[in-house]
Amino acid sequence: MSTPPRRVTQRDIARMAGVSQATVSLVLNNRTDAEVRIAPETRDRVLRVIAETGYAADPVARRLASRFNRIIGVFTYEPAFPSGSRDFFHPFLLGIEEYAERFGCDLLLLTSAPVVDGRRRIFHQDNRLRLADGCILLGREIDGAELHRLNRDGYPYVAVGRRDDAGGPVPYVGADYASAVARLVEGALRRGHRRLTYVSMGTTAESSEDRLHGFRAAATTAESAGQMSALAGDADTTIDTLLADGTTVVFVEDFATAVALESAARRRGLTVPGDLSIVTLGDPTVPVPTDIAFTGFRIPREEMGRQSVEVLTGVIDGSAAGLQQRLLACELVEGITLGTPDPAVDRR
Amino acid sequence: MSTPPRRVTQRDIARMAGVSQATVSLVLNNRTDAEVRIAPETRDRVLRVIAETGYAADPVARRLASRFNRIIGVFTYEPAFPSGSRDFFHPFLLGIEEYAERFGCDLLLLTSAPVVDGRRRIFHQDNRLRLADGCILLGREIDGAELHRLNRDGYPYVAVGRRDDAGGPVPYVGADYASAVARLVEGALRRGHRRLTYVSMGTTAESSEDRLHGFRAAATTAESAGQMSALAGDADTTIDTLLADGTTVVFVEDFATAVALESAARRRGLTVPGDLSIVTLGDPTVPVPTDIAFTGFRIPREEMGRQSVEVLTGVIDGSAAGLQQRLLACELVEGITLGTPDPAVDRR
DNA sequence: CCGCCGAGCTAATACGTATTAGCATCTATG
DNA sequence: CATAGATGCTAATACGTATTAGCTCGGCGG
Repeated sequence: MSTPPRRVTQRDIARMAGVSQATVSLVLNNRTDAEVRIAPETRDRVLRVIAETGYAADPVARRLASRFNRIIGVFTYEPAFPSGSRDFFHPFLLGIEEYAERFGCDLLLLTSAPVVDGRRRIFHQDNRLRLADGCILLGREIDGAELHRLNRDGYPYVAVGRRDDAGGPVPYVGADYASAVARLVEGALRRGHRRLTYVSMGTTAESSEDRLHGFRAAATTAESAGQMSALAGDADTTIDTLLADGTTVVFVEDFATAVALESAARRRGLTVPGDLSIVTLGDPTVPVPTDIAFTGFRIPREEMGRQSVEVLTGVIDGSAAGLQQRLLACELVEGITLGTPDPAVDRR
Repeated sequence: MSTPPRRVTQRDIARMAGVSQATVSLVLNNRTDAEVRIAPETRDRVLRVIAETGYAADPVARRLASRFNRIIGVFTYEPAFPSGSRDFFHPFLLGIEEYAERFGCDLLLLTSAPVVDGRRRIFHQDNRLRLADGCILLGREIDGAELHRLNRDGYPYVAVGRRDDAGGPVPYVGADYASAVARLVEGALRRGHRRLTYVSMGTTAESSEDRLHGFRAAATTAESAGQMSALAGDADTTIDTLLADGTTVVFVEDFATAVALESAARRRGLTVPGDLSIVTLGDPTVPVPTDIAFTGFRIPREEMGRQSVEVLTGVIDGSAAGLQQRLLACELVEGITLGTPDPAVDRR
């Protein structure tokens, strides 16, 4: 209790081993360059003292002297440990932690970011970004200005989810929504659907755009391929609109919306997929209770988390090993909500 | 891409504002001591430059110069982001994150700790403990030697769960198992039970000891209060033993064991709690599917997480504000597995 | 005119590591 | 024997901040 016993430093080790601090550092870092040579016996002596004292380098000083930390920052736009157990971001974090451990990295959760203008901000008065060698960004929408600044500062980072350029290419690990949606559309066309409608969330996030692009690209041979926003009205209004224009299959961006549409349709006495097929375009982002096995796709979230660690380490050491922009394939889910349109009914 | 643009430092700010680096530091830290005085206009000038440049202090240098970091380390003996969603440690982390955010602290998950002798080790060749101002220790069993070393080094930490002294008192936030178990025992006695048995897990962890102490202390007026280990045999063997010595109520340390005993009893044609009352002494540590509402208690895990942050910040700034050893009360759970012993049957 | 004081700032240093230029010492070579 | 080169190490410095001793300048009392 009396004297807070000073920490063992390289200087202490040096004194004990009868060498200089520099030598200790050289031994520790296993420098075997032609430039710097240490006699094997000296090396052993130093190592022995290190072992005896249980010395471990101060990671702070190490980092200040411009070496790496083996720490990966994780910036989340929401709490990292959610209450809702079936949370959307959880699998990402699971994958991140798995690979961080594999790479021998610790994880710094930047949870202190204050909320400004309704959004958490990466950059604030005393952000702790620089403690980490680099940072993984997790959130549905990421502020373009902040990405710009990260790029400008040359700070190593990777976004989970595809991002448009922001003053330079943005390293990311995303899901290939475009192709997943396209494949679902093709499946619907094969089953004979000709009048398709896309129900969006009305956001401009890249993830939304990609889905819509996939839809448009694949729906060219359809008789009609409209688009509407789920925010325009409630589920019943939406159903009205869909029926009015003869839609036989609807592609719904948001999972909760799909659930709402399905139950609204059933309340109307419609059958799914008999009268209306419903395809969802992603995993639930909020817990939604439903027993329906929707047709759609699965976002490889855990794998995205893992690969984001890989990409980040590449960005950090500048090796750029492997692409710094990766799109992972989504797995199609054969549900029961995509059927064959009823040929007897021309609902146009 | 060309030149990695050097970071803005206090020296840059100083140059722009026409003052010294020391002045910038003083302004930043709002030093208004009698010792150090800065003219208001100078202060404003510096602050203006800081605002213009968007400067933020380098947390690494800050920490090296022996200030605080506002970073809380979290050492977990298992992955912090578990696959099993109903994981035992999750609520602790939830509480920890909530209060860390409230205190403006970031969270450093020490996940890189290597496994030695079947246990993760806090201290290893390049542990990053010192990056954080202090650390929260999370795990059922914590190595006494490591606690000793933390105490010896004067490193601020707090354990989640009561711990015996280790070369000094160990700061902790634990659950008051002893009194929770005692209250359950008293409830059983009130209902007329006279022959009680405690089924332990055979570990020497403090949490196990506390439960057992609570049992022994409260069971003094019982006719018989035995103890056995769940590890001695399978559930059927255990039931045999219980029946043989006329036990009417069993207190089971481990939740999964309680589930196994209940189903074993039912397979025998016994009713619970008619023929045998079962009380559990804690939340499931591994996911166990069951529909039975067991009588027992609930560990205030989320609150323990929160308070561990509080205690740690107290330990860090030496204020010792509030007790550094806290035991939180558990909430009793009225289940359906504790009944009245059948007076018609003397099962002795 | 001297000494003193307070206000407002700066110079210097510490924190613990990594890196680099360069100093001895020794060996080989002409 | 002078010199060149290799070998093995150290002195010095940088990283960016916090802290402290002390400097300057002006005013004021004696």
